[in-house]
Amino acid sequence: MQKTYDPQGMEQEIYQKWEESGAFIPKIDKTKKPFTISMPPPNITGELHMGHALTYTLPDVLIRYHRMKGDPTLWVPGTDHASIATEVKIVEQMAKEGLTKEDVGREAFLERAWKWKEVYGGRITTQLRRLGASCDWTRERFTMDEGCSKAVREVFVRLYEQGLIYRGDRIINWCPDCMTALSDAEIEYEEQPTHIWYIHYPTADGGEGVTVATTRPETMLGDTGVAVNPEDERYKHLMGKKVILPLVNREIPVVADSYVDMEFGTGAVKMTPAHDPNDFEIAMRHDLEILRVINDDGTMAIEAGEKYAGLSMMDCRNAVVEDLKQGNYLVKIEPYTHNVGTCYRCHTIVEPLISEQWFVRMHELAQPAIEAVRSGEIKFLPERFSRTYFNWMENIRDWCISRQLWWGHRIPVWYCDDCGETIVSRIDPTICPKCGSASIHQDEDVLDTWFSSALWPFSTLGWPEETEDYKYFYPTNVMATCYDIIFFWVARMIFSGIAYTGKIPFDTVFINGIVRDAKGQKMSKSLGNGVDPLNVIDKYGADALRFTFCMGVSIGNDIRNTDEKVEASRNFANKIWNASRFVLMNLEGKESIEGKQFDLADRWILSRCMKAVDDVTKHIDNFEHGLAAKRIYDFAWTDFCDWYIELSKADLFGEDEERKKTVRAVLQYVLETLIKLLHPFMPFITEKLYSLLPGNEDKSCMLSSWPEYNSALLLEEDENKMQGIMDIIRIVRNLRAEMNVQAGRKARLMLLPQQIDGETLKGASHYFERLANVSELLVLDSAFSIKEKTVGAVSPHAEIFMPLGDLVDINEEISRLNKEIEKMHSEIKRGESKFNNQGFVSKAPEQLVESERTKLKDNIAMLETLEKRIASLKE
RNA sequence: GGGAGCAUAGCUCAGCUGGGAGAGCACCUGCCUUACAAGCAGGGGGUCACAGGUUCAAGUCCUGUUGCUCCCACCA
Repeated sequence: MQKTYDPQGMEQEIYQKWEESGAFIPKIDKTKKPFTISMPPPNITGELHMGHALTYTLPDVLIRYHRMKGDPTLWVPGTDHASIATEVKIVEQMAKEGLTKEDVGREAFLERAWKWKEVYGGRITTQLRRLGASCDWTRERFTMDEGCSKAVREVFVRLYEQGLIYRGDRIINWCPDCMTALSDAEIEYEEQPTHIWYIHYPTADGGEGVTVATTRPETMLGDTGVAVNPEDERYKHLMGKKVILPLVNREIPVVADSYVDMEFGTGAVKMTPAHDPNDFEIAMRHDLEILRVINDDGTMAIEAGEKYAGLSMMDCRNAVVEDLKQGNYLVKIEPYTHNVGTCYRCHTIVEPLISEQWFVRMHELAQPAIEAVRSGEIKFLPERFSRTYFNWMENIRDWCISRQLWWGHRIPVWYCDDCGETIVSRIDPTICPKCGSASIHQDEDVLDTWFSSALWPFSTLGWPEETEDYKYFYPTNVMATCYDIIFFWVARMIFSGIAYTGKIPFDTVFINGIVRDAKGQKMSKSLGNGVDPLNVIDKYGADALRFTFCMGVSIGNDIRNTDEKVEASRNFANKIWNASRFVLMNLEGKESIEGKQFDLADRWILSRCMKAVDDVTKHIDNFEHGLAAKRIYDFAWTDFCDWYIELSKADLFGEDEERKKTVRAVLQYVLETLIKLLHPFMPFITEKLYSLLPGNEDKSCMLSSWPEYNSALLLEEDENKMQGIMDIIRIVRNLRAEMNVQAGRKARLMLLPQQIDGETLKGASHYFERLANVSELLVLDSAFSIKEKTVGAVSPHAEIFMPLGDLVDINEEISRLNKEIEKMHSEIKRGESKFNNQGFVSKAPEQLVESERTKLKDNIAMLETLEKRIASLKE
């Protein structure tokens, strides 16, 4: 074995072996309850980033844990076609060749897209393998594969038949760059500094008119009214009258609507129903004309007037403002900060406009989805995210699902060119079922990419077919994902699952945070602060990265990534590696702990080990990866390495063959247990080390069984005794350090038994010799028998004396003891204050009161001892 | 405007249902002690943001204040 752990040399090989052996494929056993997770499918647009690495590490821990527990465990992987995101990328790629979508046409474009999918979809799944994700690749799916497409089609037709999908002219968010409609969820608001313009609209009869305020003066060309609050005395005389729209000279009505806030601006709002959602609502109520003045590409339409048609919005704004100034209509301009909606993919400012699109009626679908979470059938972890969910679901608006894109699920709707019939069908029609015409054409649009993602937990298992997988593995158990897609994805999976399968798609939503950089900033392309997880894996190993993500995280919270953290995890891996190396070097074949005579240290570590098993199991059951990882780390490093391995050397390098055998058995047992506990977090190194243990040749840790909690090994009393011995060792080490005893120099130790009996202390002499550099241990009957100069200390377990010869400086020892006395005084004071408190004795739990009483008693006794020692030194 | 989170050692963060403040990194001292210097032993360092309250007992529960972060809404 190498002296230093080298992840590069083994990780990929191990993963390949797992995959080839079919280790990730669950064995369906109808007598057992399966454990299933569907993997959030990464987009085929890009590379694995740190967020992915976190999002996939956490569920892999759960998956590996359940697999070891013996549950038929399935993690379904796959990729997402990511309609708009991928299309943007392909358009960019084509632009480099000087081509546009229109140049190549739909068919050739889709061919390119499928090629893209092959390359980049494959790349990201390779990267997932590097991370160690133990998903079943034989069940890998793609949102646009045949089965998923079938599910999409089924859902669309079903919803249409139920009247829950409709087509209509509504105000939608339009990205002038991507040239498609977007759903509300796809808009990101950004605060931008701008101005607010006050424009005067005169009355037709030459009266004073009204002044409106706007952040978008160019939209005035599409104004079809002015709204004021019905209570507003200032404008009472204008209500129902008409004003003249400047530049256009159109007469537009003044309507009264309570939506208008009298306090804001001038209390009069210009109405541009075609380009503002609120104006649209008001226009509907007052029957205002709807006039679209902006084209799909963001330029001004001919309806804006010949002078402005074809101008970009900004150019038009400048022109309009200039013209208003000229005509004396511009009252004033004030600086203003405004939230503008941008496209979540390209961050172009979106244009609200009227357009004919397909929508899903959300209200009915949302109700059972809300109920499922409210009733606790589906749990959010952490719970607070259910509030976010309710807030969105309860205020949900109809979902615009059509996109003017090519890459995606084409809307399964045909129109008859002859009779105008709309045909929505599960199978492609060839003629119009109404008039028999063969002249029909399919809707040009594709569906929102989230439409297919919403079906992921069941479409990947075969739905709408009643497949074996679907029947056995659905509903799934856990949905592990980042909080940033609760709206996009989680909410939609929940209502979809309930609506189409009649079952909740999963019972637990396990939310993780995002990965930030060392400064706490979000990692992003524009900031250039992203870290490539593959680089980290190359440098430190996948185990180290995974462990860092687990250990450094509490449920739902963001995590800061730093090299130092990963390095610490790598060091831990190395520690495990070397501990194993030590154990392996000292083993002689497989040795079982059955029927062995344990001594105190053995019983201690076995007991500690059982507690670790118990705690780690509970923590994973509670999705507390952070606590579980920390627990393993502490047990492995402190209890096992720093103490037990060191203690074991006393026997391993000794003469007693029986003791050697026993210690070897214990070392092997504890190490194997530890390796198993660690496996879900650090799968590679544990797989390697497990196979090196005697008796495990060719066996897989991944497929081994989760450590069993054996309460017979839990020995509280022995644990405490050993802990006492360890305390004494620590005190001796501390004494030596404070007295500047040379590291290599051995010294004699004398112990006067207190709570630990003399026999036990004597039995531990080899531990004192080895760990406290003691040359000889003398257990005393009384302190009077000491004839030489010693330094000393007290503990509840035993009184400690060390004859250090020349090193003992009486004055120094006295001042040291005085410091101890000071400490003891404050301890006693703390204890006494508890008992001075009437309420404590009467109201605190009896057990606590009792232990405080004992502590106080011990402390008082130790104080006396210390004082006596000083007195005797002064003699 | 509504909602959420965070505030604990120089830094990054743990701290479960209230019962003597923890880890890693950094720092100081001493060690290549036959698993590991990616290591070992010892050590210093915190009025747990602030102010109230509940309680025998508050980092932990409640109320308020301040600061930072995020999400939703989108008053032109």
